[in-house]
Amino acid sequence: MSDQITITLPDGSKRSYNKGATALDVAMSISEGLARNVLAAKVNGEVRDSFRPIEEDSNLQLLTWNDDEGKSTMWHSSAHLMAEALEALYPGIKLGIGPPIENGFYYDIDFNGIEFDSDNLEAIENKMLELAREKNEFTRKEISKADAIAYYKEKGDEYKLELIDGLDDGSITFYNQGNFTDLCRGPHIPHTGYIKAVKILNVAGAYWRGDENRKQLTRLYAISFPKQKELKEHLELLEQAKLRDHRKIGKELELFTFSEKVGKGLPLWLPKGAVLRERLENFLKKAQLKAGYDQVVSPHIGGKELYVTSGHYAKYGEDSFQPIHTPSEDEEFLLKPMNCPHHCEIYKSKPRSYKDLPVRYAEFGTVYRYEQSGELHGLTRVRGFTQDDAHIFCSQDQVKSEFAKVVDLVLYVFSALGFEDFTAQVSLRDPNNPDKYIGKDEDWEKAEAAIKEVAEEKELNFVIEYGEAAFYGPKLDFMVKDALGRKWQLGTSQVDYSLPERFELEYIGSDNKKHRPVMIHRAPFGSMERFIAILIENCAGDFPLWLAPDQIAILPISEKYHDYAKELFVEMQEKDIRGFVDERDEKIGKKIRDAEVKKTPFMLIVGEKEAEEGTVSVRQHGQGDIGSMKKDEFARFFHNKVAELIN
RNA sequence: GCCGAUGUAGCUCAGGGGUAGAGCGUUUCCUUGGUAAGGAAGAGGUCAGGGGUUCAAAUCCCCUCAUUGGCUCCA
Repeated sequence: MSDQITITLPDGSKRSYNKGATALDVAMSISEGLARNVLAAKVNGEVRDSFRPIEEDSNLQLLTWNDDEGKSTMWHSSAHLMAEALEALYPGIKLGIGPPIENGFYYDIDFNGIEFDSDNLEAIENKMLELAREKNEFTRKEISKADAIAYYKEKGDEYKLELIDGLDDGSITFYNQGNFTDLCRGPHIPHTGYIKAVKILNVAGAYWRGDENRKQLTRLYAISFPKQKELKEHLELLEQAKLRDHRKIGKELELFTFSEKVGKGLPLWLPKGAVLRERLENFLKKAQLKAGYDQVVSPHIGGKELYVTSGHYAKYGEDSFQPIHTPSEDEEFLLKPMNCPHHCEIYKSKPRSYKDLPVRYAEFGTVYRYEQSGELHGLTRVRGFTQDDAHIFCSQDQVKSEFAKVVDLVLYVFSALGFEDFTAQVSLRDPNNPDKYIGKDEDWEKAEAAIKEVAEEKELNFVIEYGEAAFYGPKLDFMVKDALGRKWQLGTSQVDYSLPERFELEYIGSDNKKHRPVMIHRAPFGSMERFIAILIENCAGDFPLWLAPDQIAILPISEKYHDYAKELFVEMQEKDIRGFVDERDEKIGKKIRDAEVKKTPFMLIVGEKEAEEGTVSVRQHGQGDIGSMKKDEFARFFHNKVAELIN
């Protein structure tokens, strides 16, 4: 056997090394600078320590801060460093898990009764940096299960013991750096000195192993960087993100509010917010009309039996707003948590023929769900919200084409609103747990295949999640992130075999026999509340022209031109251009500033010259003065701009 | 629901055991001004609510409510 191995680099070049060479050796042979930046290595597709010897011919990719795996290795090591610092500052704590995450890392700590001062996170950061400067090497050690158990028994850490319990003997490794040893699969960076900047971002409670029946540990979220400058940039980015927060902008632009008296999680739409909402609704209504939907309307409450039939009562009855009882008759009604049972009853209002299908019922239906108080969040998680709901009743053969049309509609909506950064999630059955689902296997197979095919044909950026399907059918959800990087589901489209069954929906087929239709639930926005929240964060309050609550601000130079301004306001209103006249006794500079701050798309400045010539001096938000136009000319210009945006 | 934090004027926030402050906004007056803040005066707060400690509580302690960072949940 040769004691040489061949290493193939990503560019295809091959190099020869002594057996047992490490990725760091390889990097060093290329350049010292590269070696300094290598955080981990991908050996034959597996991410490993860059300091682990390579024993055979391999494909090797050196991972640096520019690679996601490089970052996560750094953050994983940083979690160990934080644990070391915490053990030094708070002897006697017990450790849960400490993984890297999308932006940084966390460690779950049981402070075991030791008082933890969450106001002095800086002390932990400083301790981490102090330990980092020691450039302590990370070392990897394979350890027997018995020895691992003995180590943590001695240490008295039941969390690690529980983790070890789930591992196979022979697959257990410990990593050590400085005075800290942790049960860990790795990999890690070569030494702590790579960590140059750390910031503990927040402290939160987290149940051990995500189980709400088990002990709650203290989770410290943090992030680290190889350069101080990058930390600074990251923190600035977070600050910027906070400025986009829909709760902040919603207040500033007077879009919505909450009232303790009305109740938590129950948004109140202010006039400007209501205008925005109405424009979005009209936009979708128009698109749905074209796509063959019929609008229906259903009440805000429904008899309890309706939800017993739908199955929702059994599943959610206890965790919902409780039934409303009538005073004299013994009747019970539920605030509607969904629109579909009502729509099923509309479908049933007359016999259906296969020639009627697909039937598409749309409704901006307001629903009420009892969300846990700790879950409420601005407009993204509320207890009363309006779904842009629709239910398509079709034959099994029509599922795919209907699904494709729904996806087209969602994509149209997203593109009109400038949502580019979204992912699609195809949620299918858990193959290991087929009993969880109702409906015929062959129907599921067809529906799942249809959804996947549609996702592929529409070239969606999608992931498949097994086990995420609803019990009644597979679904396709559209996910977006808010300003702070939290993921939310917006649009959704779901195939349902359950409700047609439960409500005994039927149609007469061409064979003159009764058949059961398939239902597709779909909502391109998801909910108006959540969609608008994300829209606000996406555009930072600079709404597309057609949605802006105030599209124009008419700014008279002085009181003398108020008549002309008011006349102009009426003319614009007649041309479907909405805004207001700023009649305050302020100078033009002040009026412009205020309109700019409120992000009004166009400012029409009118003074002596304009009043005489029948013109307006136009200023565009963020652009400045764009010159003078005749009134009609501005209206045409305006409507052309709108047309560019929504078609 | 759970762990942590926060709650002072419409908004953003400072203050802090001896009975409340700024800026913006708002109102009135002066000013009639041409592309991002003209000037002056005034109004506005049971310091979230309740209880306790104290001669004295907005300030310290307890409870409740709301908001908030997470966790769990999400038809």
